[in-house]
Amino acid sequence: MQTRMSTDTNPTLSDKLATAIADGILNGTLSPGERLDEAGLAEQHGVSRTPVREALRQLAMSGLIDMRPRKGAIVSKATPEEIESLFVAMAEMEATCARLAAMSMTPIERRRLQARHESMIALAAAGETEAYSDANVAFHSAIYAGAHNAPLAEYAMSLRRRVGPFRRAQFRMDGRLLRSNQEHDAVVRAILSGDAAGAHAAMIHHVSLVEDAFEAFAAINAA
Amino acid sequence: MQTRMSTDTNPTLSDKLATAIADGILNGTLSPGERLDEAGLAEQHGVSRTPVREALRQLAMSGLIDMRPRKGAIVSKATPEEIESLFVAMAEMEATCARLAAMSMTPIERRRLQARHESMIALAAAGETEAYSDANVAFHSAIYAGAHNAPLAEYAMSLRRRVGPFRRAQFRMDGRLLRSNQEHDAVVRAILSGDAAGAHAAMIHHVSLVEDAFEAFAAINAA
DNA sequence: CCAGTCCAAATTGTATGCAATTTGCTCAGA
DNA sequence: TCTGAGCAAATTGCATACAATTTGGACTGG
Repeated sequence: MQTRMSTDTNPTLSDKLATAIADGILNGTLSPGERLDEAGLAEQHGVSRTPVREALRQLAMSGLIDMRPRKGAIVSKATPEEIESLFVAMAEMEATCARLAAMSMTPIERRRLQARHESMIALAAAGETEAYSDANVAFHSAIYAGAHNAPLAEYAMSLRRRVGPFRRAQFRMDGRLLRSNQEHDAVVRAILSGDAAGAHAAMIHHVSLVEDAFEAFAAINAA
Repeated sequence: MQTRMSTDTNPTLSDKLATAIADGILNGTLSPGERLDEAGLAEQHGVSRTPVREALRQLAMSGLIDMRPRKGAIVSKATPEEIESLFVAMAEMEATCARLAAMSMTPIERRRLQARHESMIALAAAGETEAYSDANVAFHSAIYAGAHNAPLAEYAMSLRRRVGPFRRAQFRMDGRLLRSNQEHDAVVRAILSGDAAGAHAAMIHHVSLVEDAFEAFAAINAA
């Protein structure tokens, strides 16, 4: 999310609603294609329609929902081609951040990245899927931050959120945890050694495999 | 702009206001730091505050304006560091699109890109600054489109818009037109020959020079 | 003259009401 | 049974009204 929006501790109702609705979409309470009724959401949250409308407009710009004039809003439902595009875009953004991170991470950031990575090795070995998943988000966020470029980092994160609804449970694929961790290893090594091109390549490889995993998962579910 | 928003021919008042205000920012009528008074804008456009507020929220998400809860909205005013970040981000996005374009442009798209480029050579030679500037936008847009990835293309375009207010008149720098054209030549050659890495490098080089030109320009104006 | 407090005007945030469009249902007619 | 016209209910878009917060300045005390 472009955080030129209110980040303070004085959020407006619209802002709180926007994050609440976004949460609902991300955790699956609201699924792709589902209709977002203004009056319903308003009553559900105990507010009037006005802040709901503003929140919806905000979410529409982030791509999480679709609004068509006079036809209402729905949770974004993408065609397989659009989902593919989102994954490709995310891979490119992650790779770009990794490349920049390899060039401009501070020594402290590099050490912290390595520490994170090593703690994830243990989680993967123990098969702690949920903890690994959380740590994974933090790992990637650390790389975004290491790029030292707010616009790119924000966009990378917004893409990650946006593909979220389409890749639930991906980590439950057999052996995905360990392979993910091996791929991280290549990324971390490249970043730590300042190998920009290598970091880019390793990250593209990693995220592309995640995409493959998603497609396999989608295929299973469709069957 | 993430065009999950209404693109139809049935735009809502809020949408029309959003583009109107955005135009004002892009063409300099509204300058960075300027306050955006809701009541004022409403009266000025002959509407109530409600659609104005929705438009502002939309623009805030695009990064063109800043909103702080209960403090109103202003045209985004960036520090030199933030402007630098925007230029770097734009360079990375353009380069990424160029790389993807080198890999996936169709023969027709390649021919059209070359045609565009050649017509720009004439404009540069004739010193037609304004026509060149328009053609330049079209040239870069063609490359975004050639990447065949809607999210990346949209983000690249939104970044281009976002830096717009900070780089007015850049092309009037001495000799900028001809050099820009030479850099385009390298980009086009790499794309046409399918040289992904080369296209990336050439585009980064090109856009970075634009940034340098901007900084030189800003330095002159500050003096 | 300056700092600080307090109040009024201005401005933003939210609620409510009404107009306009869409949606879905009923019901005639083939 | 199917199709389509037409009306009623539901839903969105916009305007207006009201509440809450911020802003600017007058005034007091030092």
